[in-house]
Amino acid sequence: MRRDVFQAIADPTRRAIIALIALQAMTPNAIAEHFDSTRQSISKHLRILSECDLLSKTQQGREIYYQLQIEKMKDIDKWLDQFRKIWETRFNQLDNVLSAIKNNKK
Amino acid sequence: MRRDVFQAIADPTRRAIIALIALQAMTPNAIAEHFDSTRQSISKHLRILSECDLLSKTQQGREIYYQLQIEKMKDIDKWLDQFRKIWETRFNQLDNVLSAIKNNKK
DNA sequence: AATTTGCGAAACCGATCGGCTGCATTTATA
DNA sequence: TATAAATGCAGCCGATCGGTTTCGCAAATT
Repeated sequence: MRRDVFQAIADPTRRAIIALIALQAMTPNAIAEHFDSTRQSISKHLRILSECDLLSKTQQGREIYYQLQIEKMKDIDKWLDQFRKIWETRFNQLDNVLSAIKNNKK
Repeated sequence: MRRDVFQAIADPTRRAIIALIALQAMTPNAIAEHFDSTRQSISKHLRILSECDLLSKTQQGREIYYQLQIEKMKDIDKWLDQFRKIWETRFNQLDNVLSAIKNNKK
């Protein structure tokens, strides 16, 4: 299934997983210990995160290390870029509304 | 209902709405013209975006102008900050996995 | 005063979500 | 070789999602 990064980070548990393994790769069991839900539930989240390439796996014997593909996080940053340009130049938000209304009245 | 910014931007239509009205406030009807779905469907999206303070309303007669609260977009930027620090300093992702495994073997 | 316009709320619907339990498989250990 | 450990998958469930149609209401227009 083709997944979307924005849909992946919508869930708070998945965001917590991302933050947890950002610095160090971890196994599903080790990750699950940090949460209240079951290991299988975490496993599902890992699958979703993997499907949109936010995570990659490295098998080591019977253990599987999941690590964050930090490059993929830049996708979100790129999307934010268009708005970053705006909030860096906009000083008075009210101008926005008023000009819109004025243009419409013409 | 208390809404979450990350859940709000998970939907592609809502992201398109955000981009559409980023520069200029618009009415629900005007926004809906840019999409295939019904006006009521767009109205639902506007409600969700409003509930997490991404949008604000300005009534003008019987028309309601929705405008993006660009400040709220910074919430996403703030969340990305923790990862931005990482991708700016990490040159070799492989180091990450290997050190994790090594630490585990101790 | 009657009609049109702009909008939101409610009710419904199939699809998906996020959690669970149970099971199968592979690898390590006793 | 038998057992334990690590993991993923399938199926179930109630809740939520995103869409639609129908309706009601207030403001503008005729």
